[in-house]
Amino acid sequence: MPDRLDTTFAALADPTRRQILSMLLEDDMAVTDVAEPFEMSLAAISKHLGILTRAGLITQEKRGRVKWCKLDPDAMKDASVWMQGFGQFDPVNLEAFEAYLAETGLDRDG
Amino acid sequence: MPDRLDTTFAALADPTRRQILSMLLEDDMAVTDVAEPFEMSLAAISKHLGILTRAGLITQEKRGRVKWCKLDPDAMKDASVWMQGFGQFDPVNLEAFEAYLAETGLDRDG
DNA sequence: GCGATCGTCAACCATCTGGTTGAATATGCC
DNA sequence: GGCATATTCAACCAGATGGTTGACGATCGC
Repeated sequence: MPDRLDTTFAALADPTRRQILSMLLEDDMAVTDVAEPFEMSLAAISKHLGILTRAGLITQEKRGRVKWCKLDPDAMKDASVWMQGFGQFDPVNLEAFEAYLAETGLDRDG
Repeated sequence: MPDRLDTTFAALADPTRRQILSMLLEDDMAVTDVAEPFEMSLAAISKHLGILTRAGLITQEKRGRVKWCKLDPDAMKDASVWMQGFGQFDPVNLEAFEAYLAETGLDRDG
């Protein structure tokens, strides 16, 4: 029986799935719309979404004939917490991001 | 050719390898000592260490006939930075975060 | 030099993974 | 009802993964 971190990290190890997660950062999406930018079959995307769902990285909810996909941050948070045991990355990276914001003036505050 | 995040997350997806990383958190270790608590062959552990090395999660240095294994936080840091975009996406400016990813070269697949 | 120790290599095996295609199941629309 | 749309299922395939064993090359200690 794979451990939760096993399935989470395995799900994150595929570039297609990471790209899907990035797309879902912007908005919830229907399966067909998720598949649109990829040069692979809808069935393949459906499998990827199943893996992301089983990993707890997204949730899927069917409304009518459309199945909506939505980020579920819990599993990623668990994995992130595990990784933080290995270093001080968290504050370091946030500082880097903040510095980037300051440098580019793209900060949400204007 | 797999992306760096591919290999990092794939390496982290195995419980044996995560346990090895945890052990190395305490101290650098020789290959034989890494293998000791596991009920599998030395060759299998050697393969796992090779995967961790190729993923940039550890470094190995041979001194005499003993090969020392040591944590290398860089790859884990990259992965952690990538994940931060998901853990805290509420307060941050998404466009800015994506631009940040693009600028740091961590977005090749997501 | 010689035997023991450290670690890898090569070949092999079963299972998992990521993709394909074609058929099947739901649902929405006229 | 009947057709189009949305999504999954089933069977299949090539290649990767995680393990085994046995042989091998280095290095240490006596």
